[in-house]
Amino acid sequence: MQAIDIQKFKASCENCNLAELCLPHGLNSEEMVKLEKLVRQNRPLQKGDYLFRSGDPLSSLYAVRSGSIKLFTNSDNGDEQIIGFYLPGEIVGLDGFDSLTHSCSAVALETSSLCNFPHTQLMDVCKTIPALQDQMFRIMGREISHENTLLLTIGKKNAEERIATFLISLSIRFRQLGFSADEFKLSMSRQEIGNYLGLTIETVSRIFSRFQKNKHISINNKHIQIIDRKAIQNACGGLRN
Amino acid sequence: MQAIDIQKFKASCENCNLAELCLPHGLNSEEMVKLEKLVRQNRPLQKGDYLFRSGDPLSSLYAVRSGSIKLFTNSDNGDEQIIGFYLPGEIVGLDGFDSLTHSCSAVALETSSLCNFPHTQLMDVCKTIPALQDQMFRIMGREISHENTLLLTIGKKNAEERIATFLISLSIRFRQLGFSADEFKLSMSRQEIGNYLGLTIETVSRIFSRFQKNKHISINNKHIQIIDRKAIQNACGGLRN
DNA sequence: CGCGTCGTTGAAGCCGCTCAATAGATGTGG
DNA sequence: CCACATCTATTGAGCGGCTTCAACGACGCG
Repeated sequence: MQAIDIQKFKASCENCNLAELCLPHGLNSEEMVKLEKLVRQNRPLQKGDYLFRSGDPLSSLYAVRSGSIKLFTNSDNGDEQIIGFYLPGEIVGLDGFDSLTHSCSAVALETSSLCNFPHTQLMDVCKTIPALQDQMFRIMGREISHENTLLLTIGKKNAEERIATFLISLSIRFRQLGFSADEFKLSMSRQEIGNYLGLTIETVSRIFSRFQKNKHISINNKHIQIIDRKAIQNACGGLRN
Repeated sequence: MQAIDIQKFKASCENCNLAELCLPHGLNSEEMVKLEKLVRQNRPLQKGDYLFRSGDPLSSLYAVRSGSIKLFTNSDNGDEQIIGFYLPGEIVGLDGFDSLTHSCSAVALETSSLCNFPHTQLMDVCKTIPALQDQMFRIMGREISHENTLLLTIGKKNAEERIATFLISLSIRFRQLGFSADEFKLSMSRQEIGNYLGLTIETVSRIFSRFQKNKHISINNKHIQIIDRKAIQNACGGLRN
């Protein structure tokens, strides 16, 4: 009884099936023990719960364990730009590494559990574990690469290409997680997809309908199935997912 | 004679007036000596010279010493998206930190000199100088923040707001460098400004003309003067530069 | 001077946005 | 379990901001 409760809050990186994608990647088991000492697991977030808000001091880095998180900036006049959707194994909280204050907000798109790495402690451990430092740089580099791709998508592609690129990107990430690459649930609304891609909700809806009419996908609410993967890939318009 | 030649290739971070903005920020003089041991200065790049190309293995990080660099991704079908323009004190080469291969290309916009930090050596020194590791994380965080801002600009602002935001951003950075905030030279072409902001060259030109007609700026070729700073700031449309 | 590149300006067209109406999904309380 | 309210998604019609196409002007360089 007691043991079960403790396990809920004490994370084990070594036994985690996401370890290879996550912070512990490249660490030996002795180093992993050091990392496990500082990681904490809070209670799961419910849909709509904030992980942090723009302006909050940077306290932790978060690894998604299950569920999904959206990250977005908000400008002074109220409108927001979604920067990314984070799936299990991915790291949230890298915004605000320059000013030690979050410049973005993060919200759960569905019930989600996360691992919590307190920032100052993590920085300290980084200084004693070279492989962890390397992995941190790799993860930040990945974040930069992802934003480069998104910039290319928003800046140079038309609506159809953006949606296709978005679907392929999700598909690849689900496959990496061991899920089906061709059939999955969209945890974000049309509104959020549109915001992310610099489109309106109506345009997103229309293009989903068009893809469906052309037998490229089958979409029912949030459930989507990629029927003609080649077609979607061709519709990306010279990509780099 | 000999001494002068050596100085051309041996950089001194301690005497560099950009040190506070650059990699050495936060280092004591003993640590700075360590960093100076690995930094190299190659001969200046001429306008149009490549610093590196997409697909090149990551060999170094570069700090701009004088001049300016443009960084851009290229998609498979040929078109490119400019990710950023780098001014003195800023760091180029953070793309490709995940795959150890550059995903972007970098080109000099004018005659530019750079400091060259070999990647593997830099990573090693990072492991022995905690303050340098901190600064590296800060710099990568800054890159991420910059791209967040650019995403918001391209995804949510109209053409006029994008140009205004671009001008204010440049202005602030020139002031930080000790130059005039209200009068400077654009080292990039209209084409490149448009590419960066997701606009066509014609739209850029038209909006510069409009701003000039409204007495917000005075622009002559690449020479620009901000006359009514308030007006330009208001035209940013809820910013965050 | 002649050529090529870059920038400016105008006119027309189109893609995605705005506005609006409806349908569908979800949740709540009686 | 149904009635009702609310939020989300779909679809259509019309508009508008930016792009496209085109012509011309301004430099810079051989």
